[in-house]
Amino acid sequence: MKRIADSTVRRLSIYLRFLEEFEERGLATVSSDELARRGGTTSAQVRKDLSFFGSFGKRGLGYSVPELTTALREILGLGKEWRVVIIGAGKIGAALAHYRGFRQRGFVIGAAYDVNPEKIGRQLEGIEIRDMSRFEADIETNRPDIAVLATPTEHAQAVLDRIARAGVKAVLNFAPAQLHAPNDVAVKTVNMAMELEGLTFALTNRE
Amino acid sequence: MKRIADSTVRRLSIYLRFLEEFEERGLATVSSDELARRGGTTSAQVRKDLSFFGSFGKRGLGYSVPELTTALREILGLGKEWRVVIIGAGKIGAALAHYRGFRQRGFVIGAAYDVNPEKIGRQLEGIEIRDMSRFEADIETNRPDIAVLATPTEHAQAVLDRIARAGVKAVLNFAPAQLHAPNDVAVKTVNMAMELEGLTFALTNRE
DNA sequence: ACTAGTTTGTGAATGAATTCACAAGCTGCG
DNA sequence: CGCAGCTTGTGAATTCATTCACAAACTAGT
Repeated sequence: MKRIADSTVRRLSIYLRFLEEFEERGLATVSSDELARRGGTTSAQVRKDLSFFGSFGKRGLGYSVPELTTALREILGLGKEWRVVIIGAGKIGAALAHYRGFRQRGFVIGAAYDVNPEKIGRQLEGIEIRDMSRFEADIETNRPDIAVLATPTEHAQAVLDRIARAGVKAVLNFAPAQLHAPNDVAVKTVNMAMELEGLTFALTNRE
Repeated sequence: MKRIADSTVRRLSIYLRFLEEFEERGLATVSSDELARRGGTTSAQVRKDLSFFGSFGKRGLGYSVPELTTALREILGLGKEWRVVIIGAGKIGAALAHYRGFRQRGFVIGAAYDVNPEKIGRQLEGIEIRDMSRFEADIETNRPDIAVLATPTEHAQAVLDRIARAGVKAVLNFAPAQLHAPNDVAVKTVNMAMELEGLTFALTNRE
């Protein structure tokens, strides 16, 4: 398959959100123009994005909302349940355990891990906090698809190495660090500091 | 000034983080190659990024760590204190109030706002939670530079409109929604759901 | 002072993403 | 059926971002 740009995938994600909204409201069809208006892009962009994966619309009519919703879910890999583990039961880890959007989209949090004996054994929103030393052994039996990395920044790379060695192929990283992983491990970083600096840059360098 | 790509600004942010680390370790100079290796990019990219803003290095030697650190701080607008307000004192708002990286980078959280009477009047890590109805009046006196939008998704656009009308020019949005704002208001969105879907896409469509 | 060894800064070349523009296909109506 | 009115799908054109490649500038060693 031809390589798909990151920006395209992000937009598909946006389109899907609108489609779900439309579906709830019972709308039957939607045009690329409508999706573009909502998503802050252009209709040509919407059509091009979709064209990488096939041909989903009807000329003169637009896209069937339920059909396109299903297609996008399929493309984005949301058709199945994904097993997630959270590593680091601090503030961020806790906030994530609470986050309802996870479940809604088919993500099932199996366990959380920490090294702090105070925390081990407790629960985080019904999720058991386990000793990080058991991580590798646990994985043997309950192979997670995605690891959420929510440890302090200084340990992030070491933990990522451990995650990768254990065979987990996707990591969502919340540490504000540039991490390096093998090619077959997908890493996405959510970095608030970086976004904030994007804002201060914009505020400082307007015209 | 020539328009600077978003991707460039993000990388500057990354370089700055490494420079701060180098500075702490007392290193005097650094080469574009070293920065590139750490930042997961190429030395040409580093030099090109910096070249948009001037000429900071010495041929044959590299960049003076303290000088480049200062220059990047200046470029990213981190030379001053920024006044921040948090809107929405839920899980995310609370996590943000706790976040130490804020203060470290010169961001001062002045207040948090909520509409829930249970929460109004309480404190969030030393920050007062105020009634959202006072938002506009407060702004008159204590003009914030940045508003952090941490309300439920369904109210995000309405609150953003209110923020923009009140004259705040930068918003960090945590609601998983595509928001629309006037051109002179910079909006950055931190959207975990989107990153997660980037991962499931990668897991689903490898090769 | 010269040479060997580095590393920057930047036009030019390449590559990637977006936008344009229009033929092709669908619907509904007279 | 045939025409008017839409809207898709997609090559081609354009714009934007990254990489190449090399002259210029610096250091250190002799």
